[in-house]
Amino acid sequence: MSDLLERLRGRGWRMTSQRRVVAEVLAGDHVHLTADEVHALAVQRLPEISRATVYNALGELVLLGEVIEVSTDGRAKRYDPNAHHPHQHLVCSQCGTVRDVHPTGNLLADLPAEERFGFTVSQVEITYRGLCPTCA
Amino acid sequence: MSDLLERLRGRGWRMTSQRRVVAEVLAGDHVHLTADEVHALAVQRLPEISRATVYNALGELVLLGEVIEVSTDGRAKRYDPNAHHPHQHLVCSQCGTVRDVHPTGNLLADLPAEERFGFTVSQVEITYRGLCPTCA
DNA sequence: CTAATTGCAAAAGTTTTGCAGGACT
DNA sequence: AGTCCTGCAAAACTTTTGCAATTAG
Repeated sequence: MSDLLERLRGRGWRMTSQRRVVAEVLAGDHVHLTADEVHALAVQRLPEISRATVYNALGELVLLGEVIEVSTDGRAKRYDPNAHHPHQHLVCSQCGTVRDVHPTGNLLADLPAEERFGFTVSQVEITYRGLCPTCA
Repeated sequence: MSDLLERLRGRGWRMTSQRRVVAEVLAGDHVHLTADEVHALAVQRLPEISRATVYNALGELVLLGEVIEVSTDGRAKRYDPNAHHPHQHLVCSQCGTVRDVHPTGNLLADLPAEERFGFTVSQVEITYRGLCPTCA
């Protein structure tokens, strides 16, 4: 299993069967599910779970910094539980599939102060776009 | 004005009054409008233009590579006509505002072949996220 | 016990679609 | 003339919301 659940418990996240199922479904590597996919999987384990609850849980996990929201420019956002291992995304422009890729040594993408226009930069996101083997 | 219209004409893009208005509204630097904003501005010049037509035009401009689609993780996608000047985006996580920022000399974000998993990478996108001066 | 969470169902926001009529080249 | 484009209105999708009932701590 993943330590996602343990981390959440440790952080005092009020645990309910619904939330547990959402966290379980999400746990793992290379997981990039849409809210609807999370709901579909959750329903298999807990038939009465509602979409609204899934959205609530996902929103909180993002707020807590335990899950990353990935916009694939396609339709729905995807949720990535791999928040504690810095990585980038490789996104298929055709089907929206996402793959994690890892920092490759010399990765320089800092934004100098004079280019920040008063913004507080808290995150740098690098996305590689192209076609996956299946769509190419 | 911008040369966006000229480029489009040169590429044989069938020109109609609606398309012209969309291209005109979009032209300029630091423009990052949502489809709805484009429609609102277009209506001022051409009252009967429909949302569907705006979406059609925007979709084609993106296909043509003349406009870039920016997902702000917020609600609607934004459209950036500055496609011929390589740049990155600074996005406010709160209000969705987008600012263009420019390559800062040493920007290394290439993905080595062994990290491509069979994908054909055609674009590297760097987004800085944080809070804009107003939201901070 | 108390405050937080859930489910439902309806609404809101964004984008797409089908098709008849109209416009561009 | 022929093909492509437009407008309308409805539908499809994704996400949010309000509120009564339920549940965790």
